[in-house]
Amino acid sequence: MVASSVAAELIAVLVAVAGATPQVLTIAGGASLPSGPLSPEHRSLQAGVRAWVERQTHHPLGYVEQLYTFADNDRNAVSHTDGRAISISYLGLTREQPNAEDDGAAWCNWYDYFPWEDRRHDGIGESAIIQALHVWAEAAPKPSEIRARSLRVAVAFGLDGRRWNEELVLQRYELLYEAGLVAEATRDGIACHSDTSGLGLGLPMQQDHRRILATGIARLRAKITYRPVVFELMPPMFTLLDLQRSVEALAGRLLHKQNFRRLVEQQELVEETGIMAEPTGGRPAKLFRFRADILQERAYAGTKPPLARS
Amino acid sequence: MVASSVAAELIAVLVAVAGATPQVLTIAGGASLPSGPLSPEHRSLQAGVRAWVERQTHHPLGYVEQLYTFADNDRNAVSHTDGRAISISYLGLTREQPNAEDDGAAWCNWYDYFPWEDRRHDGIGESAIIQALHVWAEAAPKPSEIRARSLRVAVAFGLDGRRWNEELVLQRYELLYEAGLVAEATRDGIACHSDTSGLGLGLPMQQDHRRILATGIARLRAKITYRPVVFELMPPMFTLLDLQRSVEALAGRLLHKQNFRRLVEQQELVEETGIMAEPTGGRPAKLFRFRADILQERAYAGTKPPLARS
DNA sequence: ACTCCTATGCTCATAATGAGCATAATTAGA
DNA sequence: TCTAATTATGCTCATTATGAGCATAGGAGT
Repeated sequence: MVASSVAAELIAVLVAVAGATPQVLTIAGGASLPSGPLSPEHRSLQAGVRAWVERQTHHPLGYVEQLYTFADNDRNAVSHTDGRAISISYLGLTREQPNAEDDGAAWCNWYDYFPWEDRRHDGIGESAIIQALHVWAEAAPKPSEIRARSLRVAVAFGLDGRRWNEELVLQRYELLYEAGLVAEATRDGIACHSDTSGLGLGLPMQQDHRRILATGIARLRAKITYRPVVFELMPPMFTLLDLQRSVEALAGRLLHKQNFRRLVEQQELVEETGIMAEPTGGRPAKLFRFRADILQERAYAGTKPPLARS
Repeated sequence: MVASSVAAELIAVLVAVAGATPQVLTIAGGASLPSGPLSPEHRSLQAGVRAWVERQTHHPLGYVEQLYTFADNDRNAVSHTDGRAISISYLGLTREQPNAEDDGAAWCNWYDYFPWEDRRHDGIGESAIIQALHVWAEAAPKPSEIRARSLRVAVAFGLDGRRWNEELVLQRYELLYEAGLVAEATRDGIACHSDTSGLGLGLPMQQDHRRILATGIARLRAKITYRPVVFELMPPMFTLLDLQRSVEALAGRLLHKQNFRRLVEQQELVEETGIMAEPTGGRPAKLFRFRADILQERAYAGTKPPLARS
C-alpha cells in the first residue's frame, strides 16, 4: 500500500458580493482561478489555503470549505513527477471587496462565465443553448443514448414542466462541455455539431477551472438555503433588501420580497440596529445586523427538520 | 506555482445493509478502512477507487462519491517524500453482501464504532457520554470557551429542547475526540478529564479512519433524505418494511410507518411486482421494485423545492 | 372463534411555502 | 401644495408538507 508520488496544488474559488453582482477572484486576466502549491509548512490543507489567500488579497477569509479534489489525467497539466497532478479546490467567502489588481488578480462577475445561470431578469433566455443541446442529444448513436441525453437536458434546464433548479450549475456546464459547446471542450478535442458563436456561452478559463468554479457556485447556492453563510459576504449593517439582493445574486433568481422578510425574521437571524439607511427614493429602510448568538448555533446544524420523528 | 510532491492514497467507506444493520467494509480486524494507492494507470480518482474495490470485493460498486481529502500532518502516517501524505476518501454503496473474509476484510456493523449514533431503541442512552462532555466543557480555561463548548455539545446532542440531528455524526465524534474521550485522542496525546471506561465509546480505528467513517455516515444520512440512493443497497425486490428498516438502519432512528409509505409512494419511487413476500407471521406484504425511469431523473435533481419562486 | 401480527388505507392538526393585497413613509416633480 | 413614484412593511389566504393517530385488512397459530 505504498502510495505513488504526485504533485498537489490548492485552488481557491473566492467569492464576494458587490451590490447585486456575485464576484469571484481570478488571475491571468480572468482566465484562471488563483492557485498555490501545497507547501510542507502548512499544518493542514485549510491552513494552506487561508495562508496564501490572505497573503495575496490582504483580507481575512471568513468561511472556508473544501470543494472537491480533481486528478483527471487528461484535463490537467503535466506535472514533474509521473504525469499526475492533484488539484484540491476550496470555496472561500470574503466580506469586503478587497483592492484587487494586486498582481494581476481581479474580481469578475461570475455570470461572465455562466451567463445562462443568471435568471433574475428574463431577457432573451437560453433557448438557443437548449436548441443546440437538442441537436447534440439527437446526434447520439443509440436510441437509448438519445433518450438519456434528452432527459439530462430536460432535468438540468427545467424543461417539460420541470422547475429550474439553480443548484445544477455543474450538471449544466458538464452538458455543455460534453456537447462541445463551451470553448474548453473544443480545446480538449471534443467535436461540436452546432455553431457556437453568439449563443452566449460565457468566457472560457484555463484547464478545468471553469468546472471548479461551477462546483463552487453550486455548493454555495445549496448552502445558502440551509446555512446562514450569506452573512460572511455582507457588511456589518445592511437593509433587508440589501440582504435579499445578495441572496438573489448568488441564487441567480428573484425572490418574493415579503416572503424573504418573513423567512429571515422568523429564523431570528438578524436584529435591528435602530439606525436607518440612507434615503434612496422610497420609504427609508431599517438597518439590521446579524445575531452572533443565533449564527453560532446555526453554523453547526441547519434549520431543516430532519426525517420523521419516531 | 510548482506544487510539492506528496504521497496520495485512496480510502473507501464501503457501505452495505444486511437486514437492519448498516455495515462497513474493514480490514486489519476492523481497525482500518480499506485503502489503496493512487496509481498512475487510473484514468481518474473515481476509476481508481472502483478498480481496486471491485478487485478486492468482487462486487460492482453501484454508487461512488468523493467524501473528503485529508492532509493533516499530525494525524497521518509519515510518507516517503517530505512527510506529507494525502488521503482522498470515497463513499461507496454496494447492493449485495459480498463474501467477506477475503484477505482479512470483514463487514462490520458501523454502530460498533459509534454506539451513540444508533437511536432506534432507546436503551440506556448516552447520558454518561453527555456527562463526560459537560465535565470537559466546564474544564475550559476561559468563560467564553466554556460557553462555546457547552453550545457545541448541546447542539450536537440535541440538548435543552433541541432536536437530535442524525446528520451531525462528524461533529459528535470530533467533540468526543477533543474531549479526549475516544481512544484515538489519548493515542494522539490529548488529555482526558474523565474515566472513559464503560461509557460505550465504540471501537477505535487506526490513524483517522474513524473520522473518515463518521464523515461517510454523515454524508449518507444527509443524502438519503433528498436523493434515492437507498436503492443501491437493496435487493431487486423488497417489501416496504424492508425498505424502511434499511433507511432506519442508516439514519439510526425509527420512522413512522404510515408516513414512510406515503412518502415513498407519492414520490413514485417504487412499483408493485405483483408478487407477495414470504409470510412472516402477519399479513403478507407486497414485493416492490424501484422504478428505473424515476430514479434516473431523481439522480440528477432531488425532490426538494428550491427557494421561493419569482 | 379468538388472538396476535404485520400490511394498508384514511383523517386530522400543524407547520412551511408561494402568492397577493393593503398600507406606510419617503423623494421627485407638477 | 398636491400628486405620482418608490421602497418598506404588515397581513391574509390557498396549497402543500409533515408528524401523529385511528381503523381496517389479511394472514398464522391456538
